[in-house]
Formats: sequence, structure tokens, C-alpha cells
Amino acid sequence: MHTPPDLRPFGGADVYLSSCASRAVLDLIANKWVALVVGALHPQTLRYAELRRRLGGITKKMLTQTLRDLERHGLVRRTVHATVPPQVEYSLTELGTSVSGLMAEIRNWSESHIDEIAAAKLAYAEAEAHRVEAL
Amino acid sequence: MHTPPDLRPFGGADVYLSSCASRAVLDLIANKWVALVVGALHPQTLRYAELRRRLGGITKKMLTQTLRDLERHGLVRRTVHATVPPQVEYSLTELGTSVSGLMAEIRNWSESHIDEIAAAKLAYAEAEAHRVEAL
DNA sequence: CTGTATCCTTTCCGATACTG
DNA sequence: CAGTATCGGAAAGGATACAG
Repeated sequence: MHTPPDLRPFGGADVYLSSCASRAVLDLIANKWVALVVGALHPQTLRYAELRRRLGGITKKMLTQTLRDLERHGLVRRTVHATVPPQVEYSLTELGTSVSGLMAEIRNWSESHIDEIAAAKLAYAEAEAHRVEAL
Repeated sequence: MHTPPDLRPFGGADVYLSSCASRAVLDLIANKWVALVVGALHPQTLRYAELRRRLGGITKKMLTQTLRDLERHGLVRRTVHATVPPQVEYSLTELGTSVSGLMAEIRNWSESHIDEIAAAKLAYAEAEAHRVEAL
């Protein structure tokens, strides 16, 4: 529609431009399957079918789409062995291992604050209930 | 459809359960407007309209929805002044400031690796071009 | 085994109009 | 000023069938 003005409220970083680095990375890793695939691939190389088995329930479409995306961004390496039947192995690149580290930080933060979040949700729900009851 | 088996490939963390802490947090902060609002609110308290102006282009619907979501999760505090016309102020809670720190880490990682990602994309595109040309 | 193609449902999100 | 309600188009994502 239009691009935001020049604003950049904090830290000199522009989380505001939708074309910034943070956005690109966030859009990438915030995906449900991306997170799971990177996790599954963390210490090991896995083949397509095995990967699929571990992710319990992902459709071929989504797995392929996710893997292509990760490959395109340089997080995953795809190795095809010209055998029959075909054998394709997936593993994290160095960059992929690095995001895995970032995701570990996110996980740490999440686990140490999830209780506060849960408490906040409860408080919010209760406040909401009171608002309703006040009618 | 069905829940994944017991798998937990790495680090003792289960990024695999869709109901885990990481997922909840990731789903929250990975949202475009959530990231922008938290950023805009980082050091300061802002009113609804001012916030909207700074985010250039967000619709009222999305802003309200985003703010409610953040409030519900305890990241944002909403203060209503009973004046006329109404005046509503939004600010980060301590928890909100904390996620802001997490987002700074994500930003740091992103900025220091975005070049590698760009290079990977280029390489991928080129490889793709060769595959096409080989037909 | 490793995908691709298609359909179809669900969800997201912007535009718009209206309210206390 | 600070929202809420409703609508419609676009995009995401699952199920299924087919292919190299």
C-alpha cells in the first residue's frame, strides 16, 4: 500500500522496514515446520522419509516446501545419491547450525518466561470475565 | 490429525510438541505487527493514535488486534484515562521489555548473517537457472 | 523413495462503515 | 479519540492423486 515514514524509535535498528534483516529471518524461523525441521536435523543427517516419520504428520507437500525454503536460504544442504530407488539426504549447513543456536536462545527465553505469560493470560481472562459479569 | 511420537532429537528440548513454550513465543513474536509494536514501544509509552502514526499504514483492526494479543500475553500494559475524548496509553511491561531484549538478539544474529543468506539465495537461483538451461 | 500437481477448506488481512 | 463489526479477496495449508 505504502511504506512507513522514516521512523526508527529505538536502538538504531529498524525493525520497522518490512525488508530488514530481522524480518527476513523472523519470517523464516517463525514457521512451525521450519523450526521442527531444523530441530530434527540438528545433530544429524536424515533422509526424506525418516525426516517425515520424525515430524509425525507433516504432509509431503509441506515437508518439501519447507526443505526447499531452508535450502534456498542456505540453512540446509541437500545431497542426492544417484541410486535406485533414489536416496536424498538432508543436513544442516554451518549457517543452519548457527540458527539452531539462535533457536536455542529463543527456547531458553521461552521456557524461563512461559509461566509469566501463562499467569498473564489467566489474569486477562479473569479481568475479562469481570467485565462481562458487570453487564 | 495425530500427535508425534516421543521423539526429541536434540538438546532435551522439544520444539516438536506444537504446544511447547518455544512455539507459543515464536508464534507471538514472529508476527510482523507484534515485532513492530514492541519495537515502537520499547523505550516509551505511546497512545493509540501516535502508535498508529508511527507504524505507518497499520489498520485500526490490526493494531487493536495486535495490542490485545500483547496485552493478553502480558507484554503490554494498557492504561485508560477516563477523559473525554478518551485517552489510552500503551507501554511495555517488564516482560515486554524482556522480549524486546530477545528480539534484539534475533536482530543481531540476522544482521550478522544476512549476507550469507543473500549469497545462498543467489547460489540457489543460479543453480536453478542451470537446471533449466540443461533442458 | 522422493517428490509434483490439483483441489478445496481455512485463516489472514485490508477496506470500509459505524459507535461510545 | 479509540475502538468494533462486517465483508471480500488473497494466501496458507491439508488431503489426495499421480509421476520419475
